[in-house]
This record gives sequence, structure tokens and C-alpha cells, in this order.
Amino acid sequence: MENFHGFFTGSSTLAAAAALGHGGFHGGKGNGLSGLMDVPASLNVHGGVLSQNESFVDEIGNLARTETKSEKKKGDKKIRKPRHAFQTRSQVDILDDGYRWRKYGQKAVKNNKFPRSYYRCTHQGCNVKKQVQRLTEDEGMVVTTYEGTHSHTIQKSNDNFEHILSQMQIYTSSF
DNA sequence: CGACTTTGACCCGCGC
DNA sequence: GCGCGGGTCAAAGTCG
Repeated sequence: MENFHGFFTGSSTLAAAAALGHGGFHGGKGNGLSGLMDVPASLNVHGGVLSQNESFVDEIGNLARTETKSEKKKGDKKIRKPRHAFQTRSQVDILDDGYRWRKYGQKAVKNNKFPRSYYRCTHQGCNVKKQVQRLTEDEGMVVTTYEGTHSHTIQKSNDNFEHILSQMQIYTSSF
């Protein structure tokens, strides 16, 4: 699972945890979420928000889309950055992973009554994106999809996130 | 006043 | 070609 190299810089614990999930997540179109795998875990996020269930899915993105329009004119490659879906049971959409995110869009998605929010890492030169989406079937479930890899360290104090990680329990019996 | 959010418009790929 | 759906832009608004 080399794709998680550098993912969540400064917290190899989560990278290792994410490596547990080998999802058949067909990203992009259709009911991609149906391919998510559940990895029972317990976690406290944001100090007070309860999480009872989580799952990780990694995807080697192979969709035909370049990142920006400016690059698009010459970019003929169909290579896309790996995307990593992170499913969490939480009452809030925003999981504070230590990075600073700026919201740049929100769209209503089909087959889902909740909108999907698009965020970009505000660190200069870091074009990591993430999208946050709540499931219609279970509004307590939030899916966060990361795209790209952070090329810098976490700007905020790691303490909170490390605390979260320390409380994380990954059950590997399913794999 | 700077950083961030909101929101409608725009762009693009894809299926018909 | 057209319409639809997903993703992004950017101006205006909001907040600390």
C-alpha cells in the first residue's frame, strides 16, 4: 500500500490503519459507495463527537481528469491521483485532521439528499483536495474522500489528532 | 482586513 | 448534438 506514503504526514498510525482496507470502490460514477467496506472501530473525533463505525477504502484513481484547467490544455495524460475514501460515523461533516481546508464548492449529488462539499488544502503549493459527503441511508455516516498527498507537515498542533489516533482501535478480523 | 464560506455559473465527460 | 451529473471558479458575503 505504497499509496499512503506521505498521506497524513506525521501520523503513520492512520496510514497503517488505512492500509487495512482493500476496497473495491469504483470511484467516479454510479453507486461507488456501495463498494465501501466496513472496518469496525471506535473513535472519538472532535472531542465529543461519537464514532462507532468506520471504514477505509483506498483507490488507485484512474479517471480521466486533470486537476486544473490551465494544465488541461497540454495534459493529455489520463493519470489521476489516488483517492482515498474514509468513512466515519460522525455527527459532524468536518473531521479536523490537522490540516487547514478551504471550501471551494458544494453540489447536490444524485441518489443522496445531502450535498457534497469540496475542500482544498490551503497550504501554499499543496493541492490536496477532499470531499465530504453524508450518506442518505444513514445520515450519521460521513464519507470523506482525499485526493492527493500532502507535501508538508500538519500546521496545527498534532496533539488532538494524535489523541484521536491513540483512541482508535482497528479490528483486523475481517481481513 | 484577511481568511474563509456561500452560491450560481460555468466547464467537461459521458451516455443516449 | 444534447442533456445530465460531477467538479471547479469566482464574486459577494460573512466572520473574527
